[in-house]
Amino acid sequence: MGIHKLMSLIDEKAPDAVKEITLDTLTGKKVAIDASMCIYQFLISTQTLKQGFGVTELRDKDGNLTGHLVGILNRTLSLLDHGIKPIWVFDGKAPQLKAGELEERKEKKKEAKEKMDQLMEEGKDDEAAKMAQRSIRVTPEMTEDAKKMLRLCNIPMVEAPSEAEAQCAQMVKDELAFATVTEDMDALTFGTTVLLRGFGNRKDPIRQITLSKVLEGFEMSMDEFIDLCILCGCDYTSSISGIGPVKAFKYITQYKTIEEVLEVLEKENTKSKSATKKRYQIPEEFLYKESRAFFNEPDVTKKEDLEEFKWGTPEEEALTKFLTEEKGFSEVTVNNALKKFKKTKGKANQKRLDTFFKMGTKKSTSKVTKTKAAVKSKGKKSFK
DNA sequence: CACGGCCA
DNA sequence: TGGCCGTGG
Repeated sequence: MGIHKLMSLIDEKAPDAVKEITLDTLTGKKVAIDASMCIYQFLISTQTLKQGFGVTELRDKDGNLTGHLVGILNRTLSLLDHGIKPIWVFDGKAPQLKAGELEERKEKKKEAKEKMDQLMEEGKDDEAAKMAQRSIRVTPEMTEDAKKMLRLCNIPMVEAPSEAEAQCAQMVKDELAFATVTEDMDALTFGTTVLLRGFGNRKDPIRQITLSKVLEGFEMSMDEFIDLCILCGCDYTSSISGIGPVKAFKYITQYKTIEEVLEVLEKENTKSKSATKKRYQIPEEFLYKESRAFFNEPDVTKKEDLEEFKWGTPEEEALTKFLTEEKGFSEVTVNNALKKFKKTKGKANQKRLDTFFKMGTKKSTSKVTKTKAAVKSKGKKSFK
């Protein structure tokens, strides 16, 4: 999932690219959130282990999972409370390149489910719980419920043509958002200038990773970085056995491209042929060129084809109806959420105004806003 | 995921 | 006061 062990490589080779921050430092900023990733995490974190009864989840009366709705609602409110404007980005059609990876995941989930059932029968509850986490599948219905809730909240939402992380990265490049919020490191490979991770654990600080500083620390160009990521192991092709993040880093540093690295590896293989078996197994279909092309030019919607983002107030009646009547939320919970929405209304703008005055003269700042707004939004103000 | 309750 | 646990949905 994502890029195998890229984070440990960054920690080691480019520690300056990582900054520990709090939510307050993001006040006034917009962030693009990888919704698919969050949904999965929320579903896991709302599972509970009941001794003797196995794993229970949050469900509505029809048995549909609802933990992701709880999570998305709470996270949205927490961000708004800090004056941060969320844009939820959903996966579209999976790219053809990912078919193999998805098939593999499906198989693993099936295995996990079978193991879980077996462990349950044996009464090994906590081991079963681990398997239950692995067997979670996000269905189209769950995604639709999440989208519906966000629409009723009047919180911006983007349906990506393909990969959500790629769409997030594009939005950050287009300056529609400050950063991509995800645990999936390939957002960096797609070129997000800033990645935020660690929103899950309340205890640990959020980590802000800056792409330019990663490249600086790695002493690599973006092209080299993409090749490094593919060698480390990405979702779009199988990788070379015998090559992990450490060797990938060494070889790309030395030889710059996968083509060159492959030549070297083949030489090394023939050298060691007589001694033992082949050291490096290059997959039959090593789709590094296709993967590289996809990282460079994924299917995304660019700024000019996106609707302007607006952070409005919830459709109170319809939202209440949906969450209480269909999704089993208590009225108290929904009312509290609505209250929080009201409390946080205008918070981002208010705090932005504070920094606006702190920053200096009106003249200089309005110049900046003007140039930004003038890019494509025909007279309409992009800020509100 | 957040919240309330319980206990050191 | 702050960490852990059960519940909610």
